[in-house]
Amino acid sequence: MTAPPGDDMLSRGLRLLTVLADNPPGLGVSAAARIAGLPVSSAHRLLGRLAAERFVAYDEDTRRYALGVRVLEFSRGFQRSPAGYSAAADPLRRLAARTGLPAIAGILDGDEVLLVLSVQGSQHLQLRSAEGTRNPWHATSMGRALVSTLPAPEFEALLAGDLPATTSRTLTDPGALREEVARVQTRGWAEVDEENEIGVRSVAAAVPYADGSRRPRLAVSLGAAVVLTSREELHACVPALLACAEEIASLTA
Amino acid sequence: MTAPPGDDMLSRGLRLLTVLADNPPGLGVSAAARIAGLPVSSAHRLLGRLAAERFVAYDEDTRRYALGVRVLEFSRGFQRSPAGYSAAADPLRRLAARTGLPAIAGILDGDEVLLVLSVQGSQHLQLRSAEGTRNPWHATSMGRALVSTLPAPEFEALLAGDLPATTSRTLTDPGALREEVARVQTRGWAEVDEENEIGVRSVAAAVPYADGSRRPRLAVSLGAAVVLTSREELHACVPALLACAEEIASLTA
DNA sequence: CCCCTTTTTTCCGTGAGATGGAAAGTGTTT
DNA sequence: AAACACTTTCCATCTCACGGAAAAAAGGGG
Repeated sequence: MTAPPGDDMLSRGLRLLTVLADNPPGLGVSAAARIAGLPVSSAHRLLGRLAAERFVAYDEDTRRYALGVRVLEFSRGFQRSPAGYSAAADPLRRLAARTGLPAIAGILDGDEVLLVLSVQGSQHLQLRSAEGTRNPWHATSMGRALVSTLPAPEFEALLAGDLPATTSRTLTDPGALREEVARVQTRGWAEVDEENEIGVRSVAAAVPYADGSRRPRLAVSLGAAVVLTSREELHACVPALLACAEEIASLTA
Repeated sequence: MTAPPGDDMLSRGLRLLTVLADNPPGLGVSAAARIAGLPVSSAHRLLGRLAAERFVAYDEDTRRYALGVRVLEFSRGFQRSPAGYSAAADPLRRLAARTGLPAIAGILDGDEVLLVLSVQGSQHLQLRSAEGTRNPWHATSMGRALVSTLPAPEFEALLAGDLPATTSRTLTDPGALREEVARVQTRGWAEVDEENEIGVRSVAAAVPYADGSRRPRLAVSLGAAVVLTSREELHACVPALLACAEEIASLTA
């Protein structure tokens, strides 16, 4: 009777995987079904198949499901996919070593910035920035650096979209954002000060690709804890940041 | 007519994803179908759905498929799944900083060692060791450290299995391996010298968990290029390695 | 200890939709 | 131009996914 309209077995299975990915530890069948919006019996069947192929791990004692080891195969494959974000890994590592700050790289995915590479700095401060993390474009320095390279209509579309405030300092006014991005465009790098996360400031630059490159545009960023690094100190790292972006561009040419 | 026996839409879709993960850059429909062992029209349909949900990326111009950004969600979720391999990240980072060598952590998955965490050393040498990589247990130090903690029957089953030689120096004789693992058991750490990859030697130790812990057992390892680090120098790092393993055990207790 | 609730697991009749061969469309090579 | 390889669309067949329901199992009080 009730049908799956544009919602087949494959989508449902993948939906369950994302549910398991987003909800910390181990979920039971019914909990997973509830969150994924599926009938319990369907979720049970799907989870069983996923477990048989070890994309999910099933704990027989607790009867809970979690992501399985095989999902790692995917992320490994992803790193070397579009001409390799891996090419950016070495320059990024050098940048982190030179500045002592955590360095990350990300791409624009819809209206979010997706973190695709991350290397921790030498300071004991560890920012929680795992690969796969998403943040709204307008609250991050990478996001602003990336949108500053976008054609006007696409940029305006983003401005017209949802602009949630993640902290009390987040810029959410379209006009102010437009101005800020214009500044980024002329200056060549972007900055954010506790607008995405209290206690964290960062600078970022987009990697300049040769014209016509249809490769998803990458941005590199340096982060710092406000208590350890002043704006001036962070700004002093900008030349190194830009050099890193240039280096990546030359490698992936 | 021809039916999918135990091979449903979900398995096929995931198979395509792994095919895309394992075969470097961009695959066309027919290439992917060939490798995955699917009819072209089925592969076409499945890839289309995967692309619609952005688990695969489709390049309209080249008509090639690659893994999409959403697969990163999975690996991110995996890191914090079984009580968190992420807890091991900090000790591992310290180990790498202290020794200047790349430090990695892995688990035993079937007869392979799966690399789940990796931090690069400070030397400019970069071992190619990405998370998600698999290696045969008997050719790696982590593998030997891990099997040394296994109950005898499970260990014997592994010994009876396939023992491929990945280099000319790989130990493949079951008797010799049994002896070697016995040595690992008494000594508390394992060693491998160009048996998995020419030019690389490594030491490893299993993380000692409290008895009864059903958590997949983790091993930590230090790798080095033979041209840069002698066996003696690497052995000198073993105390730090063992301390790191202890630290992880205490954190995840 | 038993009853009650919640969750997990099994079962099965129905029909939506997955399937794959074939043909059309597209671009590249000989 | 023709031959080839690949991508994309189409469609008639019949499989296998679907989910409600019931059974089984696991907790949770009192």
